[in-house]
Amino acid sequence: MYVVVAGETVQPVGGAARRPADLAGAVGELEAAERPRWVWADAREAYPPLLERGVRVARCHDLALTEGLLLAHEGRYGEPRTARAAHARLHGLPVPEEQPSAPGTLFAPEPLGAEAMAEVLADQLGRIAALPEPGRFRLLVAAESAGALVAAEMSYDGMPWRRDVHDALLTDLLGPRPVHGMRPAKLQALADEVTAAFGHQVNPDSVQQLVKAFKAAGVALKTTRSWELKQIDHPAVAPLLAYKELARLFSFHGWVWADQWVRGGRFRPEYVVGGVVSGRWATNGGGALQIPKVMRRVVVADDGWVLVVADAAQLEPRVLAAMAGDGGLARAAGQIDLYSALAQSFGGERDNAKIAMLSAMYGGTSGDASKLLAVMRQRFPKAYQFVEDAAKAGEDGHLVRSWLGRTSPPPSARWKELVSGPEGTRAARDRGRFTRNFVVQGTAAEWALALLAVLRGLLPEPARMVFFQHDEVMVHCPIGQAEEVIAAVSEAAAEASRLLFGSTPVRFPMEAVAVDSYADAK
DNA sequence: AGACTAAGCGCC
DNA sequence: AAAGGGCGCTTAGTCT
Repeated sequence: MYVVVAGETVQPVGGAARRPADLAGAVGELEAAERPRWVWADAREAYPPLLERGVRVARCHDLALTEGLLLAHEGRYGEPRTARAAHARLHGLPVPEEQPSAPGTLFAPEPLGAEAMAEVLADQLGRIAALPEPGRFRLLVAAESAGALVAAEMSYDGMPWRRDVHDALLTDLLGPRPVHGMRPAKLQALADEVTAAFGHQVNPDSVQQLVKAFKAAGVALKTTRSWELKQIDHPAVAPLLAYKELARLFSFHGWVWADQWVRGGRFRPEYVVGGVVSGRWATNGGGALQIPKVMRRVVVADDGWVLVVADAAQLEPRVLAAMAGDGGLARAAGQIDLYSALAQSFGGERDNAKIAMLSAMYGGTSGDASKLLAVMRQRFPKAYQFVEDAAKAGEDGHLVRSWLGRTSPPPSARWKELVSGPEGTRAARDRGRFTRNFVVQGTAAEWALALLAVLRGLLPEPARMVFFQHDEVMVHCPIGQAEEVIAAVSEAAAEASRLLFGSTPVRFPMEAVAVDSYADAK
């Protein structure tokens, strides 16, 4: 059963609209009684108020996310995907632009009515049914919508973040918190060392100044990337490298960041479901997906609780093995360490197997890649051909799709121009690498979404998912639930694999550990 | 002064 | 040794 939530109105599809005095309460009651699939224009706006009231739901259909998936599949990538825009298109009305502004802004338009939303839903279900693989796409829509629920819940619950530990770490590395606009003492000392090494004032944050200063010292640099700096012999290099590393911590994840993003001992980033074209999530502020490893020790479970941290091992090559139906690769992917299982095909070298697989999935060409790819082509022809086909499609300007049907953006007008010009080959190859990777990364993202959706349903109260990063998930739960949660993770991984690929020899190991601090997970 | 891009580097 | 996919975020520096 689908039940539309439009503003303060609740309306079962085909039933009568109600305007309950207590919307959250009514949703909670209906959820307990019927477990319907809730339909909303955008979970980012509809769900947080329910969470505030302690109401959680099992399933939903997010009209905006679904519209985005459908538009892309239809080759209409970039058209506005809000429920309102979808409704306007249905009726030949002017299509409103997507509002980039945050929910709750002053000029937010009136919410779409329940009848209009039901029309959009019916239209979307019809378009899905007409697809060549409707079953897969339905799974994609369900997983994407479940992702929207998980994302809102994770933002609401937040990841444990100990400000005292964070402050101690920063103070240890940088010196005490400086007054606004100043560098911390240790950072300033390193900047001074750089200046001393050059014999004149140089701002280590300025690429221009650095290149100029090195040039004057007789060192020609193309860039100031740290790997390039490491190659040169000059007294400024050591303090500069140290400065770069610490400056990043200070400005990205320092005290100012914590003031803005950590509240009540929780870090609450805003996740953007499907924010990456491949289907990966992005974040909007907070840099949640780029937390430096050195900061993981700041993530500590509450007293009496633990963090269950789980990551999918070698997810992308396993996904490729399952998609391509490559028997040899699938057999290797039946092992816990896929690369070790492949090693004998690559002269006994695990590293070579890894380079071959990564080059195949990313389009790498350097070093030994071409030699190793030739081995891969011979040993694992179907897997090799699968990514080659995706690359060829991209080079030819075609669309590619993930396993469940997420579709790549079409080539831009700029690309079409470029590809017929003198730099055409380069442009074509760049897009080929993108589409080559898209099919693998996109399907890996689908597997991860399915995992989240299933795991969410298996977790016992009061365990909570508190972090998700592409192929890694963190659950915060009482110590006594650790074993149950760990078991739930591997069950969810198996179920995600079954949902996407049915019966396959490929295994998707998801090993979970219960730790007190994130830093102890690996 | 604000909007923009490029460089650089963190994560997967 | 330093290339190949996807991002977000900050500072410098430039443009308007």
